Amino acid sequence: MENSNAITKIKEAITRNNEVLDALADLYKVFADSTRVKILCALTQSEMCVGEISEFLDITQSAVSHQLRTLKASSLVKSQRKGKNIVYSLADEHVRTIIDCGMEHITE
Amino acid sequence: MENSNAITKIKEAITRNNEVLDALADLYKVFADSTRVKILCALTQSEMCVGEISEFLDITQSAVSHQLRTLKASSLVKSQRKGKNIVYSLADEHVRTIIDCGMEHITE
DNA sequence: AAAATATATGTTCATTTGTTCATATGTATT
DNA sequence: AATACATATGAACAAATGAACATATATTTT
Repeated sequence: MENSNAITKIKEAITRNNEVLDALADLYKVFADSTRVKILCALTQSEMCVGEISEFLDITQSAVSHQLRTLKASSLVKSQRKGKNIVYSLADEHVRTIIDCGMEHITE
Repeated sequence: MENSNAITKIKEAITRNNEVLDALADLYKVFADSTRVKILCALTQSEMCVGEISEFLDITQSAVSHQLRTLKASSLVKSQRKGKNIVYSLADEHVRTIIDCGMEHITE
């Protein structure tokens, strides 16, 4: 188990990119909850307001609002008022890509 | 906020794929910890034994072992004894893909 | 302006999670 | 076979997390 030269270089690379790897874990944390995944997955199909999400996931409006806050803080969704409602939609295409990416690992 | 037909169909799709979406969240849970991400990232460069990982991440051998257990349970890594050591490596290429996928969202 | 509707926020609580310590297991070396 | 070395496991504990409840805020409708 002597620390070979190759391993030392990898260690240095990991240390150098420490913050990026922390950020990566933080990003995945957002996807690491089935409620949030379902919200995101729904939003890949259509924009949606809070009440609609709350209804079809069958959880409190409060719970949905809290999760949307998390999603927004991670720049995964954006919101826009339309009349009485606030409509949420995906912030960009990365969400779709990340979901598809994970799906491939599941369905094999 | 009347429940339009389109929304109803999305609701049905989410409900139908409920288990898959739960599994997807579970997969991301594994990536949702910086220790595990760093282990996985290191393993994309080279196979490695427990002691080496423990040393360069500067955490207990026990902690590493526990995390490797989690990673193995999720079929993300595999292990193989080589002499005194047990060497861990990536189970397949999906890990690399998933990491790259998340990286793209971070670095933009 | 008052009432109704939609969403956000603060707090509390139960559960989950990651780490450490102590110890067990398994393999290699002498 | 005894000892040393490498890894795994169990238990305990602190920190993080997600949901619900109560309530605040904001916009629309009457």
